[in-house]
Amino acid sequence: MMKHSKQREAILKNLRSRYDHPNADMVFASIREEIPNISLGTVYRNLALLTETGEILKIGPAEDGKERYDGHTHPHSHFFCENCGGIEDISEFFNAKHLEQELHIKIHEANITLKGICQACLQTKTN
Amino acid sequence: MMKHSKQREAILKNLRSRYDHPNADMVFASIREEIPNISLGTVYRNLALLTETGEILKIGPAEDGKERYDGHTHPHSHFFCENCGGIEDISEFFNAKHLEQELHIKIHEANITLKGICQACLQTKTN
DNA sequence: ATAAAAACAGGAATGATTCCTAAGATTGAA
DNA sequence: TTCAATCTTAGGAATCATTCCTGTTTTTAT
Repeated sequence: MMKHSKQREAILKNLRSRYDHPNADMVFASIREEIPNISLGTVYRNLALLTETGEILKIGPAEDGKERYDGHTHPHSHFFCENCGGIEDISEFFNAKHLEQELHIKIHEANITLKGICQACLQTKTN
Repeated sequence: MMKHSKQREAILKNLRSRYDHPNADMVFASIREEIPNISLGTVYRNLALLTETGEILKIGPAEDGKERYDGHTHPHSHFFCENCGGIEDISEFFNAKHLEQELHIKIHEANITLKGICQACLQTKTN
């Protein structure tokens, strides 16, 4: 059973208030202003917990190799700038050519990643 | 200027001959049978070089957090099994519902990641 | 053949993330 | 409103994929 904690609440509130897709360190820095002696381990543990419960999203590592987190869980995609490392939200439904024109960006690569359970695993009903 | 090397050639040949999307260690283990004293650092360096030249693809880290490599560079997507950690190739054009039926898999999550240059960076012509 | 440029093997260093432990909260029941 | 079971935390150590370093070996253009 999950107990209430001031730290976890602050982390969730922080992620819901920002749109910059921060990594663990950035969240840590923010929360510190409010809870000065919070530890980095606590931030990591709660980011993992909140991801498990679906309250936040973990969006694959950016150019710098660090995981990013998103407090907004409605279906949408992400645009990673290969130059500055920034991440922008993209509407769930889009057309790459239209996007380039509308957002004035240059798309080099479009990746689709599906996650789920493969045929072999479904048959051995290990899930 | 890139010089020829037996090691790099072996790594490229190995990646082109397999379809299991190996990580660096798996490539290292394979190449070792052929070049017993190759070093892991050499494998990493050449995987990076081959990725830069576009001869192979680096496909985002799998469930275990390790980077995977793909020697087949035609446009296609990937399916990550959340149970066994396996990775399957998916046709470039697909429909999630059709895929589930055709491949007998269960899709839990579909992620689209775009990479390129953002508006701000295009304007400062830093690229 | 030879010298500059690349690449290599082996091992040390890096750094994001995870793990460990003793101490501090939270909660349901008495 | 106390108690004990159970979570959670702070702080720091440990992990481990990947990168970096260094002295040596290959490659290649001349």
